Amino acid sequence: MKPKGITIADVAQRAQVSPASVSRYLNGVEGNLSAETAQRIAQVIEDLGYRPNAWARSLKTQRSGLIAAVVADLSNSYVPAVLHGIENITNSAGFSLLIANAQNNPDHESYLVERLLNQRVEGILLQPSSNKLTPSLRSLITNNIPLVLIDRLMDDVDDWDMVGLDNAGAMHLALKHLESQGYRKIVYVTDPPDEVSSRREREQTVLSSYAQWEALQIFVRRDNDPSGLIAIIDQMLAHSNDESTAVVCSNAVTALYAVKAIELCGCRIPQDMGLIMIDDPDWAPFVLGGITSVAQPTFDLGNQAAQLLVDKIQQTGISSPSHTRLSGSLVIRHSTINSHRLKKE
Amino acid sequence: MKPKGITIADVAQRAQVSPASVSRYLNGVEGNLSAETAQRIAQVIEDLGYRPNAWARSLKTQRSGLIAAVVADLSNSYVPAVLHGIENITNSAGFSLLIANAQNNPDHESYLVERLLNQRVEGILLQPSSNKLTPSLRSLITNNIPLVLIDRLMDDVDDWDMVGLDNAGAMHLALKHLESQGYRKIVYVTDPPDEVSSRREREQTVLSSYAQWEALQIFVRRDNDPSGLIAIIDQMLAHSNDESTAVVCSNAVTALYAVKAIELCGCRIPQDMGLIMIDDPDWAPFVLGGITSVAQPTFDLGNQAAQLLVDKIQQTGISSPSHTRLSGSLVIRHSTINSHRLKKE
DNA sequence: TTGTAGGCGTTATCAC
DNA sequence: GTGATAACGCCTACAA
Repeated sequence: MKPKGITIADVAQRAQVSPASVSRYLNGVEGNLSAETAQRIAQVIEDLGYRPNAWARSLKTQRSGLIAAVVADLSNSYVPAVLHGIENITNSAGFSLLIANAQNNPDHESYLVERLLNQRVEGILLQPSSNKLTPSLRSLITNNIPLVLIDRLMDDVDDWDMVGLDNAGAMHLALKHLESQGYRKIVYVTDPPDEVSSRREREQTVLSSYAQWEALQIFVRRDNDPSGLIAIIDQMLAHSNDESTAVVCSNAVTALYAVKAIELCGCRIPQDMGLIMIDDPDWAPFVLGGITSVAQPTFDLGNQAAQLLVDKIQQTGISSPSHTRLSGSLVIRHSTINSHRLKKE
Repeated sequence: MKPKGITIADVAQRAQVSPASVSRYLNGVEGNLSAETAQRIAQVIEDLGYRPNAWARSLKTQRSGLIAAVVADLSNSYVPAVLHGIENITNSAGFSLLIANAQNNPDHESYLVERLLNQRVEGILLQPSSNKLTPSLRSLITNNIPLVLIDRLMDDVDDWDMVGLDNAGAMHLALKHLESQGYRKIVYVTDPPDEVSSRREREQTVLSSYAQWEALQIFVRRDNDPSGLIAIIDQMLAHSNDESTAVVCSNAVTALYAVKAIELCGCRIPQDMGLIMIDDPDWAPFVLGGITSVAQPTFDLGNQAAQLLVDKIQQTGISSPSHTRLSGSLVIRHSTINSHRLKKE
């Protein structure tokens, strides 16, 4: 019943050669095959629809040709954008890329890593779902399989390579822009920062700019109910009617949440308040007349991370761990036009 | 130098048992292992950090435990949403899901399928990048590996399973809504429909409603330059100042394109024109005051497709091919409030 | 240039 | 209950 996979032996027999020759043909070994036999083998392979069994091959060669990307949340548009940059490199380096989605769940991440290790992937690109070192991740070290972190660092591990945004720089860009636009009061909206290093870095930068503002509020979004943020916005605006308040969002997801709150409290952008976010999703130009943002170099991020990993896989020597930080770029739109400042001037 | 992977033999030796027993332990074979030896084996596995080699195992068992999802474009938010539904099923069925992104490129899709076949995936979920049957896809048939199409059908193949949106129904939902709102002229914006069945189906439905409108224009977006669409909108509006025109977008991507054009020609939504789209991305409530849409049951789509594939893999018998069509649901927002109609009443 | 044979790590069929 | 042992499909010295 079962077609019983066609093997190299079948090809050999049909082509009147030895399995070794077929193997040589498949692997394109240099000057070891007469053009005529090569031709005959090619023909038989075509006829039989033979395809090499990657398992058997890997078993022998100890190489899988597999690289895995484990991401925290595939539905955050930042992630596919980075993956795009990754695919470019891995493909041209001859690897297959396995994409695995941890769905922001460290347990599921562990499960995925576990399976990927069993698949003997040759390297892993990891956007960790949390900064805690799980046993599975620890076994990445003991098995010393090449690894590059994306976007986020881990606690208690400082010798892992990482490629990510220069969060402090990006946030400074945003804050400086706000200040130059005449904003004096800030509401910072973030996802829970405790377990994600990039969130902490962004929050830290906001906090350290404390002295520069007349008021600074941090709002941590724990669900999708906008009432908490609405209260804060109302309160900020109640104390000042001078258009000097701006909302800063840690990423595109929190920004959409903030927009909901802003609309619900009848607040107009930019007349009543400014708005800026990290990340530049495709909808940024079209919400609230255009939201000013700090765009991440997503393609480059993916590129560099993947390139680093491929290098680590291919070079035998041990390189010192590197943390690469790429710069964001400010995209000024309608949401941070402060007419109050213009009037003052 | 190389740590030389730990094998089942290493474990056996250290635990003073035979490799066979270790294997039995790993596979949880029923009543064939004394509690004591099991305990000892478990300990050694823990100590050595042994992990089974999936290649060797697959080679022997002829099972990889791998399912692949080949998607056309990971950056279209519809896709991660469907994948989410897929992951649920594949995980609980004990398979690992490989996600591969064809980037809308049939050649790249072929390349990916080719590699996946070599990896001996047990089944494939395919959102085809085009409706043409490439040689690689053809070999899916000859190797008769289970396959389920997602979202799109292929030309010249009618015996493949498929799970997708009821495109005609969804479009009818949209058109009926527009009509009930008093719109009488339609501009339909679509990506090139020739090579993608779902686009054709949607366009076809629009075309077949021809008699129902005072005017009907089809605009095919071939790049991101909005000038072509702007011209059409201007022309439509010039001929009628009665707020009876609506723009219908084939999906979220064309919708964002249309929004750009609409803004550039200074057209107000919904005062000057209505707007509706298929797909309901997370930004839909916040663009132009909220865009009315027909939401796809993305999670269910993924779920059912994956379930169908898993069934096909696990059941030996041959089932007749099924085409499952799920219904969209209308989400009414601000962009289709026709004040003209209200005035008339 | 081509063929032979052994082994990669695992499972499964036998015996014991 | 447990232990040898023969495959699984391929690659690669080593021979010829």
